[in-house]
Amino acid sequence: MSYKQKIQSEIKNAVNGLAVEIIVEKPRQKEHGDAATNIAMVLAKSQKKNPLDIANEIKEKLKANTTLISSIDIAKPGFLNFTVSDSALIESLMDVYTLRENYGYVQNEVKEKILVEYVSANPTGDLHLGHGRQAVIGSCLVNLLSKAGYKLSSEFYINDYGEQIAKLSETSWAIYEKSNGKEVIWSEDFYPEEGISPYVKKVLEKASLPITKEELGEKVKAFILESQKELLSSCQVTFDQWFSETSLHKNKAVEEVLKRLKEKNVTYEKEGALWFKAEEFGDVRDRVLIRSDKRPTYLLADIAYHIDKINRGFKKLVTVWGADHHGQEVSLKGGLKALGYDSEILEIVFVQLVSLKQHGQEVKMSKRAGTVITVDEVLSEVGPDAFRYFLIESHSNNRMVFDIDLAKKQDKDNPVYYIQYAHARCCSIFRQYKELNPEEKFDFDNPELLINLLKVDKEERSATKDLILKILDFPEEVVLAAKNRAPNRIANYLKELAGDFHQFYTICRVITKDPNLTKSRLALVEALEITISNGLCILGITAPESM
RNA sequence: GCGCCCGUAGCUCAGUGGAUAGAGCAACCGCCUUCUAAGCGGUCGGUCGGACGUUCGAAUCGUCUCGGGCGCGCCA
Repeated sequence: MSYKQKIQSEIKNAVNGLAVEIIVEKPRQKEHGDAATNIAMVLAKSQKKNPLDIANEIKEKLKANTTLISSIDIAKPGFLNFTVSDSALIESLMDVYTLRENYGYVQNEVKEKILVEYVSANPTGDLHLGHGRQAVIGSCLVNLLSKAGYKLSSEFYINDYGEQIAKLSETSWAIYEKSNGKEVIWSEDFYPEEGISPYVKKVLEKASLPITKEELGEKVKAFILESQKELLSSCQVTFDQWFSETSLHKNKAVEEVLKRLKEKNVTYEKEGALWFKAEEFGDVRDRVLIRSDKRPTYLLADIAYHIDKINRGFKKLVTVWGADHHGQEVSLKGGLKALGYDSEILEIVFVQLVSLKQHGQEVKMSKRAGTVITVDEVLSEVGPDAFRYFLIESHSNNRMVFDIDLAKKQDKDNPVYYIQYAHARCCSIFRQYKELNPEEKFDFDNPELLINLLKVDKEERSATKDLILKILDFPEEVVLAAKNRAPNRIANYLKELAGDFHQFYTICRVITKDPNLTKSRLALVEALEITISNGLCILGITAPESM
């Protein structure tokens, strides 16, 4: 139990369960102590009392507990500000050593099964940076939610059916014909030649000739899919399942859903097509399910796909989509509702688009203007760690500008190094200590020893305490980030944590002539190393031992 | 026109309804004979787009408004 939770339960006792919710938070200002609560102001109204009086009453009841709280102050409108005792602080820190590689993660709490679906790009070309952002955010969400106690599964929905694939096949064939010296009429509907051509070439190198249009299309599709898989896994983006859209058509799942929708009377025919009464479910217009040429739409297959997910026993479906797809949300949920499913179990995380900054100029990504930046291009220049960090750093709801020149820099301007460097510094200190004391065993994590951390001069004590408090924030940070589906919070937290450490490092020498102080500081460094490494693990970024 | 997202320092962005809004970059000034200077300290920089409202308290919640991005296909 954290010191905040302990204080919270003390307050609960003090107010005899009067309040609905007791909020204990770390104040922004240091002068306001280590923990604060607004409970007196919350209670003031219902109790018809002055908040300062209520605060005083609570203070009187709590001040006896000196093992937990060393002082209580009451401030302006009615805040109660607590200073936690050194021993309680050290006691909280012991969690880090007992939990180690599980520190910060939710323990022994089995929550529901969640399926996270993300990227789900068409196998019709290179992944662009927008996909890259979705890939990184999705994979971090998977890590984060699983560390927050959920049972996780991840999935890539392969859009290997329909119009885009037909286009791919036509484009590939045209490229092939052209390479054989035939005159080809290049349709405007084709994919850009330079995007597909390299794939076609590679396929043809291995393929046995002659080849039919269908065979070529299939092979190019499979090859592109394989390339995407490899590329994604090279930056720690992996999936438990690769789910083929085509399979839903083959196993009649799409047909079955259509039948059920018809039975529910939410469809009608118009202009030779079959429509879904999406407007009845809040959509801006009705949507086509079966085109006039009898081919099913993406929407129909997507409804079938989500029903398949539900049938597999998932209680929560998190889907990561590019923001340009937000218009599809209502119709998909409408389809599920129409068939009696609880559409609330589907939660879509929209990732805003990425624009680019190059040579100080912002450029919109556009296929036509030739300013599409691929995952491959950036990843090969900056490496997986910086790639992931850049794309996870800002909230998915925010449009982000990817500064290519900065990402390519690979020097100290690159923020990921700030965090990694903190970890490397920890490791370096341990290397030094081991060299000096080859026989020493590292079992410094006992409270009697650790209390030495805080028995130092004012400046050192302040830097040390800041670092301890920040380390202790980690578990709450994980829970909050998971709850808000905001893995970027972890990146932010780690930046602050690294900052507190760099400051500590500058002020406090770890290896000193005082053996007890040295050992206690080594233990703190170890706690930090564990915390950074567990945080980076959520982000899928390596924690280097030296840099 | 309607819907979704965003608007915070010159730039890129943090910021679970709390107290004096924070980083990084850029600019300027300092700090390496001791654990990695990929670091630390300092200066400069803000009517949190605007208005009104809810609240003891609003960058955060609500309404309106202005600005930007995206969407409103028998494409996905």
